[in-house]
Amino acid sequence: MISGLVQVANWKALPFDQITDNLDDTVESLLKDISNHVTLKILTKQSSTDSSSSQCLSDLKQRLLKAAVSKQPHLLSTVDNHQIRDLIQQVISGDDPSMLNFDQIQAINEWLEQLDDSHSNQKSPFTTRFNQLLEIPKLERWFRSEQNPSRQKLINYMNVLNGSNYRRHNTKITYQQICNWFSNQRAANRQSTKNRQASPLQSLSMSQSLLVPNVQTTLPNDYRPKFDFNSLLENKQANGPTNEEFQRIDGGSDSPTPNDDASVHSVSDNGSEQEAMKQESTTSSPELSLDLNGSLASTSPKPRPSSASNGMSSNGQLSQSQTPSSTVARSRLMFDPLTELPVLEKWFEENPHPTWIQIDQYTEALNSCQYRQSYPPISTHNVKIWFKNRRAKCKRMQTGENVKLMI
DNA sequence: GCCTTTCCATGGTCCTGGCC
DNA sequence: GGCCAGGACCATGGAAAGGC
Repeated sequence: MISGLVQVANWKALPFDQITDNLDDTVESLLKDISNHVTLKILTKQSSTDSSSSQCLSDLKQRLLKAAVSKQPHLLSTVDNHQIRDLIQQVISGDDPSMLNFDQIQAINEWLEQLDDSHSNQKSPFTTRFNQLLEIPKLERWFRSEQNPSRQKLINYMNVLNGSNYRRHNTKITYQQICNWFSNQRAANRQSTKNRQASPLQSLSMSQSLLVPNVQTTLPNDYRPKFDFNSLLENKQANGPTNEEFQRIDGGSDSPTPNDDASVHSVSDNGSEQEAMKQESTTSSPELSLDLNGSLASTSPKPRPSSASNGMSSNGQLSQSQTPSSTVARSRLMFDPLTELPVLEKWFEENPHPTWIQIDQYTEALNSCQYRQSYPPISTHNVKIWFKNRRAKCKRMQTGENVKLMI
């Protein structure tokens, strides 16, 4: 039950029934021209039922507090002030203090904030893990289908995983985590490629082990299946791809489509993965699959599409559906930190804005180094970009210095 | 040139298995 | 059970590359 009081400026507040006989009147209709000066006070009165439920809630809170402190008695020891500690103990025991002054309330609040801070400062031991039985197989399947999926695909995958029953009751996967997983999976792939190059015998045995038909066994909860896609691919190359794969490859383009967005919101528990896989089937391209194999073979940069070739629309701009960068893994050249970077740094010191002729000379000089003989050659574009990024870094550092000086 | 995106090496944490 | 090495997994920071 609610009763209202109407107060005009600092005048005495009056209940509605003392102002008007018609309780259906609104405040505005009663006080039309002085409505700007009106303060409406609403007091709530608890009914008997509210009162008993409130009592229950209060008891419950008290018991929870008591349980918390009995489980972690050291919490109370963090209270410096003895009087405040006594007060808190009184509250816990149900023996509520009749009156608390402002300082006491403030002291208790400060203690609670302190507890809250120390709790939030603790590094959470919880780290999100993908479910080994429900999620990892899906991720691996997606990864096998495409190592460098587009952003839209990753979002779709995230939604598929988050739409599952398992994720409904657990922490949701973020886009960053999906990115990380694919990124780390690629790293693991590279690593295993290196290892196999280092020990061919071992790789042979691993490949052979993959030929062994899967045996259904009972898996422990913490089972972590390992999967060597390189070996699998080699195996497939030797045996020829399966029909299923070619069916997928025969699909359309890899670019994000309006359907991408639609499927993001339409995933359901049962059909979610199928939706995603269906989408894959319409978005993988033959170029991608070839690139997948190629990228496993080496870390060398893949030829960048020239403006005169693929993906150019008639007006000279890359259309969204043909943008190679959205689907093909971006190649990345690494300068040797021991031999090349020092030289580049030296050149940068001499002239941060080299001319095209200088860039040509630098490129040639770097490519003639012994280190480069066993790695993909550097292009003038690489050198140009390096100087560009280096200038940006220099500027960032200078700005940082200035900020420090100002502080 | 600036801002953003993408890639990758690396580090931290957790888990497992072997050894004592 | 305790310790330790190694692997698996995830997050992060720096740098290369893209877009405007």
